[in-house]
Formats: sequence, structure tokens, C-alpha cells
Amino acid sequence: MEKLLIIDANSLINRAFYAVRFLSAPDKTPTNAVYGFLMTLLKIIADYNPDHIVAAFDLKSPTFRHKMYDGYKAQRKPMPDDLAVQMPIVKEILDAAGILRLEKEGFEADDIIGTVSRICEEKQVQCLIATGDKDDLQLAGDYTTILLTTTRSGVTDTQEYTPKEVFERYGVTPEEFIDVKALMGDPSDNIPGVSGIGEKTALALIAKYKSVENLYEHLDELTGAQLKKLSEGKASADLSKKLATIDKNVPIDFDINSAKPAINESTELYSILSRLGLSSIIKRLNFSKNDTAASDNAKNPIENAVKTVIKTSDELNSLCDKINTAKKVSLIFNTANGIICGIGAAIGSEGFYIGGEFLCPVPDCLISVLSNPEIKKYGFNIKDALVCLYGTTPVKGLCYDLAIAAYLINPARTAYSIGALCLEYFGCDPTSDNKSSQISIFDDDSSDAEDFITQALLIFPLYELTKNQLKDAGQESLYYDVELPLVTVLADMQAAGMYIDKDRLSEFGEMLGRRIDELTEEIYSLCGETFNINSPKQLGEILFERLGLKPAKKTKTGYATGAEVLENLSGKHPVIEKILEYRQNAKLKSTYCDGLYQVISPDDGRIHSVFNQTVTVTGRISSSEPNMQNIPTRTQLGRELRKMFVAPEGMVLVDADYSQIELRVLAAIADDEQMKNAFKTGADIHTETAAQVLKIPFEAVTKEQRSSAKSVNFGIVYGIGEFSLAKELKTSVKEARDYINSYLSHYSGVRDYMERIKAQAKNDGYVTTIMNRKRYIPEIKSPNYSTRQFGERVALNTPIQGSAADIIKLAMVKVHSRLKESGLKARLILQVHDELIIESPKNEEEQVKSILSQEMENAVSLSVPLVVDMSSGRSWYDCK
DNA sequence: GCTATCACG
DNA sequence: ACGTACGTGATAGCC
Repeated sequence: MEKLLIIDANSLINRAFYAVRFLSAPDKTPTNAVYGFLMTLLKIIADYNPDHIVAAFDLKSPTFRHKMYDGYKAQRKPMPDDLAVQMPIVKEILDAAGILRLEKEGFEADDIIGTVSRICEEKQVQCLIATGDKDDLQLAGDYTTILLTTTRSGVTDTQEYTPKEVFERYGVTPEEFIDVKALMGDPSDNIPGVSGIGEKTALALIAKYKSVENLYEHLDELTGAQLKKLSEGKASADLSKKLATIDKNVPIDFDINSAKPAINESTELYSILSRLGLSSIIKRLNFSKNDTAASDNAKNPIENAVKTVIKTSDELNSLCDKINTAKKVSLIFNTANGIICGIGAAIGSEGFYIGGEFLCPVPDCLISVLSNPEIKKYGFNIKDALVCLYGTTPVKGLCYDLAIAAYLINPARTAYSIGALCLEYFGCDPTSDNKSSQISIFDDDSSDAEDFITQALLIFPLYELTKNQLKDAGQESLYYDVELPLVTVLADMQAAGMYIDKDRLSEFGEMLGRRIDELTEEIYSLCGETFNINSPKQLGEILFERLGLKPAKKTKTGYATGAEVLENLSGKHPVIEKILEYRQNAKLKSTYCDGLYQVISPDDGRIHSVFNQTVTVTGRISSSEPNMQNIPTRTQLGRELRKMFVAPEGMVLVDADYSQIELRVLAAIADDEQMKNAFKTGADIHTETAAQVLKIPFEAVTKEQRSSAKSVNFGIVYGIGEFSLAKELKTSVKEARDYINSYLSHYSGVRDYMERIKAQAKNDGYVTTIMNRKRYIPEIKSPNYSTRQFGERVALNTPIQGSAADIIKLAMVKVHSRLKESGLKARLILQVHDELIIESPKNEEEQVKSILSQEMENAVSLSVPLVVDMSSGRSWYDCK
């Protein structure tokens, strides 16, 4: 007999969303409901092997039940956004899979399902209904079986319900199930039922009387409370029965033969699934080789590889010979604690592993391979190895870093491991496959060996795919001229580090410690109690309960006690300013004095921050362990810390920072004549803005007016809102709105740009920078207002912040190479987004300054000048 | 492991 | 009626 499967799509998707932990695609689109739904669907298909499949959906529009009863589903909360965005994706997938979708204005999925099942009953076709809701149990019939799915911790369990099972489980027939619901109601749909009658009573009554109507005819047989409840609830019971009854006569065109193929493994389906990163779904389907090769690849790209672990120096020598002949090798370094403890290498489909025992020191044959520019190296996170090899082995011929390529293709990726990339591009992860297989040649002490060989082997096939993607996205120049050379620049900076005056740092820390102790005592005494001032929870209780201050703001967990809140409270109680000072001192001591002290290298007394090239979504570099990009400067006390960062004897620090780079970038990409002119005159941009927007002479601009203009200039770059500007300016929303309007009518190019870039982001799904750096913005299509607003601000800001990042990165590459080719000892040691710091011998200072200003100001050619401010001094503090 | 806070551009 | 300026990283407290 032919078998038709009907999917109660909304029900299954909804269940899947709550049953599967949060998952997301590489572009951050949530996918847990999609994934869970498809897993359930595939399991049911595998278990029941239907000949036809249809999926029924609810529509947003009101149904006949809403018209009948205002309260219908009235209390239902709107779908979470993370779920709502997945609905259209599931539809897209079903369409691509050739699964017929049914939906009908004015009806619910259940009614469509009922109608289809009635048609099946009439035609005597076996009908299976996959759902997560018991509502459909009323549809069970001679030819109709309900598959009630429950998903627990990712495992789908199905219970079959034929009329027989319904009766065994509930003691009523499927039709009577409607009457049960009419009595007991359904809180999730807001069906009232009879107040005071629950599931147990309803089942018992219907088992005995068979229907609501018959029950009311025999009401005289009942007594007491039950009689009272039922008498009073008759109208409600009648209404509820109507609401609970599934309509089996929905006017739909449904021809069972239009639901032909079970699942069609189309190329389109493959591309959607791979876009979403749902490789485990892909694996379960049978896509043709052509599809999986649609992006040029076979399933396991390294199936026929040969793997060898180097055991002797002779073998290592002959490997090096091989590499010298091949002129091309992929390398993956196993680094830990600044030491290379292993190298995976591949030449074509031959993979090798060189263990740590051969690498301390690195043997000459390997050094000559690494430093030979003729031998092309394809790597992954090469910077780590460069840092390890710094000073002993110059590495030349770096021609690809896969991690960086993957970052440019989509900077929002969370996982950059080779395994994760392989999963994304090939639908399988050979690096994790290894772990389960037991291959005897690897069972000695080299447990890492196979993993690194596998990774090295995977670099080539991933290179082939990613390099084409870079080309298609127009990112070749960004990659080969900026990001790839930058790997070496960052490695050099990281290896160089920054010298710090250790003793002075600890003295400063002790000073702060003494002040913190004083403040602690004062705070305790002012509060009449000791507590942990560092605990926002305890502090909140003290301030807002014990001292009775007015809690201005709330957080998820309690009272907000941030600086902003406290500042508004200052004057209300003497302890507030003490707490603010305490906070400042505590922050400086713990994060900076103690934190930095711990990471001073015992070898050279310098701090070697890690510069991350694949972290930010906008293209900026980030700095960590420690973060050297957030050393205090805004307050005098904090700024003192910069006195600790010094150049060693005979050297100076040279500091160059771009003046207003983001606003200049904005002027250029928005092509705003007014703003470009403002920069061309060379006057202070904020004063200029104030003068222009307020239509007053430049000389007449007051400090306050300049400050407001500055806030607006910043705000524009971030995607300003009148509310936030009002808060920033401490003025009314109306005034803020007037200012923005006045600003935008003067800088009309900026206004146009804001509209243009948002439309573009909506249309393309991404925005780009001047060098074609790309960021996807799925949020901009969100049905949720604030999410979408966020997307719009990001669309506005990313090209600005990202283009500024492009520019300074290019400048860094140029400065680095100029310093090298000029044979200078000066070296770049730090980048802080719009600022470069070079440690230079005193006698090179002038030359260094000239290189910095030339290369930074001319890194790119914009329609506005780029201006660099330069300073130098013995300490970072002195660079002002 | 998450939240609140605060340091930077 | 709602939320409300972009991008980072480190620390401390707390579950």
C-alpha cells in the first residue's frame, strides 16, 4: 500500500527549537530548530519509508477559530526571534528537497492535516502524521496513524497511535478525544473548556458518555460539584468543542500524486545545507558526487593519502630533499609555550610528522627548507611558528595561511580549526575521524602525529577552495598585499614585545594598594558594615537597601552599580565618590599593575602581547595576554601607567597616530562634499562641525558646542540614535533630534550614505570596506525591531571601522618593510587601532619618523588627506 | 561558564 | 510597547 507522510511542520520545528541546544551557521544564523526538525524528519523517513511527503504549515493570519473566539491563542507569546528566523529557512529547505508544502489562509496546519488524512481515508491510502502535539490524535483512523514524536537530549522517540492505541492509552476513541479536550480545555491554545474539569475527569466522563452533547443530555445523572461546574460551563464546552475540532474540509487542491518524491537530494538542497553548516545532515543524505563536488571536491579529500612518521635523522634528511624538489609544502606547527613540539607536513597526498625530538634545535636541513624563498609554504596560523622561530630561523616563501583566508571569507566564524573548516567545505572532519580509528602505526608515543599529518594534508584541498573564494570576492589584494604579509609583521611585533619598568610598576601597584586600603576603611565606616566592595551584588544591597538610595537602574541579576549610575547618585551620599575612587584604583591595580606584572617575560623583561589577526568581525587586530590596546590614558591616574612602558637605554619610543581616521574614512566613502572640505581646510573637525551645523563663525564656537559636535561626530560613526545622543549630551531627546537633523541636512552626503549602505546590506546580506573586507549582517533581515536596528548600525559602522583597519594594516606592512630594507634597528612593537609605536635607537629617530609619516599618510589614496600626528619620548607617557 | 564592570580605539 | 552608539579583553564574583 502507498504511504503518505504528513508533517505537522510548525509543531515539529517548535519542539526541535526547544529540544536542541543553540546552534548557528557560520554567519550566525540560528540553526538549532532547522537541525532538530531535519533530524526528526530523516529518522521518520528512515523508519517508515513513505512514498510521498507533504508538510503542513500554519500561517500568521487569523483563522476561523479566531473569528469564533477572540481569546483563541490570545495569551500565546510571540515566537522567539531565534526561532522565527528559522521558519523561512525550513520552508526553503523543503522546497529544495521537493517536499510539497501546504498552507492555507484562515486555517491551521492541523486542519490541512485533517483534510489530507480524510482524503487518504477515502482513497484508502496509508497516512502517517508526524507531530509533536497530541491534538492530532483525534485524526487517527483505519488508514491514519499518528506519529507522536518526543525529543529528549537530541534523541527522537516516536510513538505510534492508531485508533487502537489511542483507546488503550486514553480509554476513548479518536473522535471522542475532541470531546475530552472540549471539557478539559487547552491552556496553550487558550481553549477554556469547563472550568474545574481536568484531564482525568474529562477522560472519565467521555469514556462513559461518549460526547459532550450526550453528556449534557444525561446531566441529571451527575451530582454535586461536578454537576454545578458542568451546568455553568455548558456554553464554554460547546465553544471549546468547536475550537478543538479539526476541520477536515479545508478547500485545498491536494493531489496525492503531486507529493511524489520522498526527498530529492538536489544541488540546491546541498548548497543550502552547506551554507548553514549542517554537514551532519548532508552526511545522512545521498547527494550525488556532482553535488558534493559542486564546490570541486570529493567527500573525503585525503582518502588516498600516505602518512609517515619521521623516525630517524636520515628520514628527516630525505624528507627535506623531497621538499626541496617539490618546492611546495604544507606545514602545520604544533606549538606550545613558545616551543615547536612537532610539525605536520604534506607534499601532495603524502603526509609526514616530525616530532619534537628532531626540533631542538631545528636541524640545518629544515632551516634551509624554511628559509628558502623558492619553497612555497602553505600553512595555518603561521604566526605562532614564526614567533617560536624568531631570531633563529628566518622563514621565507610564505604563500598562504589558511586560517587568515578563512577569516577574510567570513570574519564572523567562531571555529577556525582545520577540522571545522573541512567539515564546512567537505562535510566531513578527517581530524576527528582519526580519533576513533585504530591505526597501528601511530600507537607509539606520537599520539599527536596522525592528527597533525591529517591537518597538513587538508591544507592543500582547502587552499584550492578558499583561494577561489577570495578571488571571487575580490579579496586577493586584501589577502596577498595586506593580511598575509601582516602575519610576519605581527609575529615580529609579538616577538619583540615592549619593555616595561618592572620596579616602578610594582611601586605604583603598592601605592594603589595603600589607597585601596584607606578607601576600604572609609567605605566600611560610612556604611557601618563590612562587605565585599568588589561584589556588585553586595554593593547594590548596601547602597539601595541599607542606605536607602534610589535604585536608578536594574540589571538581570539585581541593582546596577556601574559608574554611570553611581555618578548620578553622587552628592546623595558621601560613600558614592569613595566607591568610585575605589573602583578606579582597584581596576588599575588588579588589571594593570598585578596583571601586567605577571606577564613580564623573565627572559628579557618585556611584555609580549599576542596579536590576533582572526578575532574581530570588523577587521581590526586584537591584543591579548595581556591586552596592550587598552592601557589607560583617559584619566591622569590611569595614564601614569604609561610611564612604566619605556624604551631601553639608548632607544626612544616613536608614536604615530592617525588624526580622525574614522571620520576621514566616512567623508571619503560617503563622498560628502561638506565633510571632505572640512578636512581639506585642515581645521579642527569638531569645531568645524559645530560652526557649520550651528551656522556660526568658526571663532565663535564655544567649548561646549565643540564637545557636542564631537559627540555627534562619534555618534554618526556608530549609527546614532537620538535617544543615546540625548543621554550623551545630557539634554532632551528633542534637542538631540534637532541636532542630528541639522547635522544631516548639512552633511547630506552622510545622510545619503546611511540610507545607501543599509539598503545595500539588506540586499546583499553583507557590507564591505574599501579593500573589500566583508562582513555578513544577517541581523538586518530580522523580524525583531531592535535586532534589525542593530543590523543597520553595524551596516553603517563596519565599512568605517573596517576601512580604517585596512588602512593601518597596509601602513604596518609598508612601514615594516621600509624599516627592514633601510637596515634600521628600529622595530614596530605595538598597534592600537589608529596608532603605531616603534622602538627606535636614538640615532634613527628622525628617519623612523619620516618613514612613519610617509607610509601612514600614503598607505591608500582617499579623497581626503590622511594626517598623522607624531611624538616620541623615553616612555609611552611622554608620547603626547 | 556567565554576568557586571571598566579599560581602550 | 520596546529599546536605544560600534569594536575589543581582563578581572572578580557567583552558580
